[in-house]
Amino acid sequence: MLAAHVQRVIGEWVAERGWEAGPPVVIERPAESDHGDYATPFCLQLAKVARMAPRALAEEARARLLADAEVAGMVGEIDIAGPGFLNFRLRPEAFTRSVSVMLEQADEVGRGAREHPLDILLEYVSVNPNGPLHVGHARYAAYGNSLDRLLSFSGHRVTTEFYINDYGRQMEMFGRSVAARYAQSFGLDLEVPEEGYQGEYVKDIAAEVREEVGDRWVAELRDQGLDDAGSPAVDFFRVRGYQLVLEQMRAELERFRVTFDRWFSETPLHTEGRVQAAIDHLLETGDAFHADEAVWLRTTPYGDDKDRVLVRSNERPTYFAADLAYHQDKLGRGYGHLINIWGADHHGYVPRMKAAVEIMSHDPDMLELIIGQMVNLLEAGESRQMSTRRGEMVTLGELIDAIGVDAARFFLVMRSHDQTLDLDLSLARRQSQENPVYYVQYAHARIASIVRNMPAELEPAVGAGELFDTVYERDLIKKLDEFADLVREAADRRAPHRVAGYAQEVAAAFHVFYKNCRVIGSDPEVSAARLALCLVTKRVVARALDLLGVSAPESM
RNA sequence: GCGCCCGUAGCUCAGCUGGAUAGAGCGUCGGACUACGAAUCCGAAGGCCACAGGUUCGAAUCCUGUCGGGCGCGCCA
Repeated sequence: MLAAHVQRVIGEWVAERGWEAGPPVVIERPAESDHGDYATPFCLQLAKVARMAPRALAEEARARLLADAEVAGMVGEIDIAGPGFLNFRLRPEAFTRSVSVMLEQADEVGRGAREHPLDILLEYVSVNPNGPLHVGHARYAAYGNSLDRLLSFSGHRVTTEFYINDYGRQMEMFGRSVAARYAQSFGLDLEVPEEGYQGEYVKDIAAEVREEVGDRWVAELRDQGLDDAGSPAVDFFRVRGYQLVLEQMRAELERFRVTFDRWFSETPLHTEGRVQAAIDHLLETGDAFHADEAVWLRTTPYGDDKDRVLVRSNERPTYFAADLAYHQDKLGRGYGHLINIWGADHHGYVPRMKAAVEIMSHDPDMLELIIGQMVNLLEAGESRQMSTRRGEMVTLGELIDAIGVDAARFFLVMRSHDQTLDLDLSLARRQSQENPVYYVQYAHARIASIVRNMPAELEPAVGAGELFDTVYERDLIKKLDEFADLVREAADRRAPHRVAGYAQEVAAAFHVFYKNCRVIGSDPEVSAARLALCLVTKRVVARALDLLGVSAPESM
């Protein structure tokens, strides 16, 4: 709140003096309490463009700021320190006013309002439906879902989508694998293909299909075998198999509190001729061309290393061609911005996809690709590789069973998505009691308990004047005041892990406050004010946890 | 070889797009419950921010190089 006014005054001042607009005015909270409640190094930065000594600038800035009614209403004094920092000390009334405002905002504290909200399509997880989701996918699910919540709460409009890669060679392999396990359950001597899916879960799927259809496909599989990928039998097991996998994925993601507005299947893009149509169009515009009996997309003018094949010389379209048609579909739906979250193993694919969308949209910034780093699965400190094909993995379900949804989500999202993450399941299980999520949830439960114990006649209210006179109350209020800025910044930087860090800071500030300040049984006016502070804290904690998909319990 | 991500306390990681004496959790050591929940709080120890240059009033942060790790570099998905 203060920051906005300071920025306005500084902005007017800079414009009036005719200086080139310098860097943005950052208001920070100094670590050292001697440096005031808030501080800005702005005058040091302005010194370059203004060609003046920082301290002289600071003198002028201080005079301007104190002359402004809004700023002077909140700030008692402004010190000039060190090489030219401005240090602000708030008036005592600023704290009561702040709590009063937040109390009135109720559950909307921190919600952003954008001048230019974007219609964003957020695509994430998007895997081949040929096996269970593992902890690597879980990370992208947790990250993507938190980003969804965060972008929405910060003022954008977000639609989420899961692209189902249910077409192509991997899925044929999967179909043959399920068919083989089915045949084996009837004593037939058919092997899962070498390149196929060896995991135990395939047997479970085959058994489920057997429940449904009995021996209907046994004769055909005995006569035809598995070699013909397009045979009705293999096709049946591919489709029925992936439907079952997909149902399980959906259920598991829902349990993980991750839902999508739309599940978009790849197959119709091929069967309805839309991949072909997209390619034809690009050939017409000259963005695609024939060479070496293949069709290529000219991506090099857009920063790619080489042009990319859309149709192979055997006339089958590539995965890239389908992705192109899919993104054309997205563009046709009128979103202002597209975000895809991909795993680090796909980052080599980024330049061509960016190029493709730029070709179709004529906007290089239309598509934003977020690359999430991998989860490093450890066992007793040793690295272990995961493989869907070999069936070697720790699944999302196992992770949830081991440590619970709250701990799992918090753990997966509290670190930057840009950082590889070590996960030792046995360690995680042992340490789940130490998961910082409980620290945050405990703060929420503690407040709930205070509210329960509060005498019925006491209402949360903040009167005027100096009600919050301890450093514990003031530190907590300042922390709560940061929430709106934090939401915006975390959203803009696609960084939900900041919310996790912030939630811990609020919880810490509350626990210290709680230790040092009585809520119940103080002077009635103080009690009412502290109760109000507690309520605001509770709402902010609950909201921060909600942005991470974590529950905020009333007791624990 | 080339590209992307990364290297910060014993361990796991933050560090707000360049600011004041680099932070948190866990672990270790030592304290605090006869009033609102001790899943908490207070204190201590622990650092050449991989290394070397550069940019400037100022660098963990930006640039270059070196070393080390992960992931990519298909007419696979």
